[in-house]
This record gives sequence, structure tokens and C-alpha cells, in this order.
Amino acid sequence: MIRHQEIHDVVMTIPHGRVSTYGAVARRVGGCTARLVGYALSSLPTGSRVPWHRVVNAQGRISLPGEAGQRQRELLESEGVAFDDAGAIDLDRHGWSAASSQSA
DNA sequence: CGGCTGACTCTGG
DNA sequence: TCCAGAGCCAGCC
Repeated sequence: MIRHQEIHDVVMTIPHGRVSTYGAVARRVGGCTARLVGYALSSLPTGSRVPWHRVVNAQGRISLPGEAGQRQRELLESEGVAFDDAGAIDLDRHGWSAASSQSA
């Protein structure tokens, strides 16, 4: 049975300066779908150690509406993540992968 | 206890 | 490029 806790744990494994997608995290959890990841992040309490800001949609764009979305972009830029003219992140560049976590 | 909504992703037109 | 439908878990009223 998948739990939000499992998703939180995977998100916490995202290294600094890297970003991941809902679908990617879902696959890493296994037997989980992208929606559950989104729901899990939505369930994150304020002040949680989960780098939720390092999680974006498959398009490399921020799906988080409202002010939080703006802050997410700031946090990513603060970590060295670059955004595209369309406000999208180069997943090919900052996209995190368990195999890429060793070196760029 | 019952029903609803919510930070996704993929496919077809 | 935009719209719609399906699959999933948890918190909330």
C-alpha cells in the first residue's frame, strides 16, 4: 500500500540543485501515480523537511498556483536551477535521476 | 460514516 | 494549443 510518507521520503532524496517531476517520483516510489505525488505534496505540512519545491510537473513547469508557486521558483533559482523563457526548467539539465545523482 | 476535492500524466481530436 | 476522460490516496466537512 502506498502512502504519502513514501512519496515524501523519495522527494527528500532529491539532491540540492536538482529537480524532479511528479511522474518521476511516482515511478521511484513504485506502484504510485503522478497524482498521488501531487496530493502527497499538497498534504505537506508547513516547515516540513521535504524539498517540495524541487518537484515540478512533466513539462518542467511549476503547477503550484498562488504565491507558493512564485516562492518555489525563487527557491529553485536560489539553488542554481535555471528557468526557460517559458518559465520552464531544463529537465535535461537539472532533471534529477538516480543515475545522474552521481555526477552531471 | 459518506462524499468531495486536490501541486499530475497520457492520449486523441 | 486547448479540452476531456481515466487512474489513484488522503484530508476535510
